[in-house]
Amino acid sequence: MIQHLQHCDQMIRFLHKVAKPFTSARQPQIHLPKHLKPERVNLTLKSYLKSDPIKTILLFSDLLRKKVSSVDSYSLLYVIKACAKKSLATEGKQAHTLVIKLGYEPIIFVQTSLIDMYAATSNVADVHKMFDEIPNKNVVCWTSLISAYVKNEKPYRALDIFRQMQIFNVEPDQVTLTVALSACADLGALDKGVWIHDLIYRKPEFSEDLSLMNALLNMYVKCGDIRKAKLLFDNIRIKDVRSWTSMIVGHALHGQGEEALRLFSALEEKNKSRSRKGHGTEDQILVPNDVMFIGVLMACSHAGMVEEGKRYFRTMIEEYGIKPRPFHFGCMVDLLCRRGLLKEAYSFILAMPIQPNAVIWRTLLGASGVHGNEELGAVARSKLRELDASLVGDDVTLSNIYAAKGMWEEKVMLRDEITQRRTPGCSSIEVKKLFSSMLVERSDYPLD
DNA sequence: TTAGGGTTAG
Repeated sequence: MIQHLQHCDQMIRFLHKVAKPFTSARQPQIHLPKHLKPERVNLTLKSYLKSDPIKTILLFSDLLRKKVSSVDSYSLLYVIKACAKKSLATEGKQAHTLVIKLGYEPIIFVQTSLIDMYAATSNVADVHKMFDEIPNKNVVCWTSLISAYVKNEKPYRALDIFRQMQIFNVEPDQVTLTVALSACADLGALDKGVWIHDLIYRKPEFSEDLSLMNALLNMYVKCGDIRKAKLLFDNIRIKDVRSWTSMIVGHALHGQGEEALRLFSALEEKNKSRSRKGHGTEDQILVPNDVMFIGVLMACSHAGMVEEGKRYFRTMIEEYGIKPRPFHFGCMVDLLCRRGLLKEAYSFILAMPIQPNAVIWRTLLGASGVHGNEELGAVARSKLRELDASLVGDDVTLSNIYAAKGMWEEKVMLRDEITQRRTPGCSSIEVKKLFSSMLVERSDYPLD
């Protein structure tokens, strides 16, 4: 029934053209040095950590097998960091066991790295165990713990730890505030974010920290204060790609798509003039990256600019050599769906060089509801069931599409099916504790 | 030589 959708649109042809190099990438062979001078061991482990963390781990186990005596706490530290970078839970645990065996446990650098490793492998229980075992916790230990909760999508807990840290009279530094602002952004906790902004304001040297300024900018964007965000953005003297990205995303999220694209063009213009003039340290070319293009595509999507979106998608690949990720494909599907171009969106999904994920199918399902296309709605829902049969929410969406179209027989059949499959639900209410305007339904929010 | 940081479709 949907053969007629397989029309050869220009965009689809483009996707077919670019798909090949993305799907045929081959893994390079890993070569390790056969002999290493003892004084080169840690230097080599450290350099691999930057270029290919897996090689750090492989070289380390090779050294252990050969019983190389120059392996020490520094070597293990690099291995722990490599495990964190690649989210390797088993290897991380093995490294921790070696730390205990070799007696490196009291070293605070090793302890904080272990916190970070457990955070990166989503093992929050062991994060806290590690933290509790440190006798003299400094600001880095506290920040690692806060960061662990932010990384594991528990921003409320992160802010709670941030508060506890101050009760224990540990002074937060720039890194702590950066992480705490990230938690505020995730929660939409503007009042707490403004409070942190005040702390930054009182320490002029903090305003020189670009990571911190970017975190502050992102907090204002996510908490909906776009005016403050723009004011801050204009006041950041030397911006980087992340500053520009946050601001572009900010405009896009607040229905100011054209402003977002104007900002992107301004960056491209600045880059052109910088390359003409030559550039010093303060005037570097800021090459747009994959995340910035997500902001640009979001802006097109929110402003309904389909042709511009397609053009930017091509520019990203052809001019900037960026390989599109699921996020980019998702933005393109969203762009087409919002304008009601459902058939084109479906053809686009089928032509994608990667497997469409649940978000992409759900975008099509949602748009099918908005634009009353029960046929594509049913296709999207069946794809979603293939991905996760336990969820009934998508069936409810489709049943509502049937109801809106007056297709009562189909609706009743689907509802009966849902009743047989569904598991009991539960709901919760929140009693405000920390924020006066917090509208959250979060797993880390205390229910006691 | 050693620890903790910011941008990402619905």
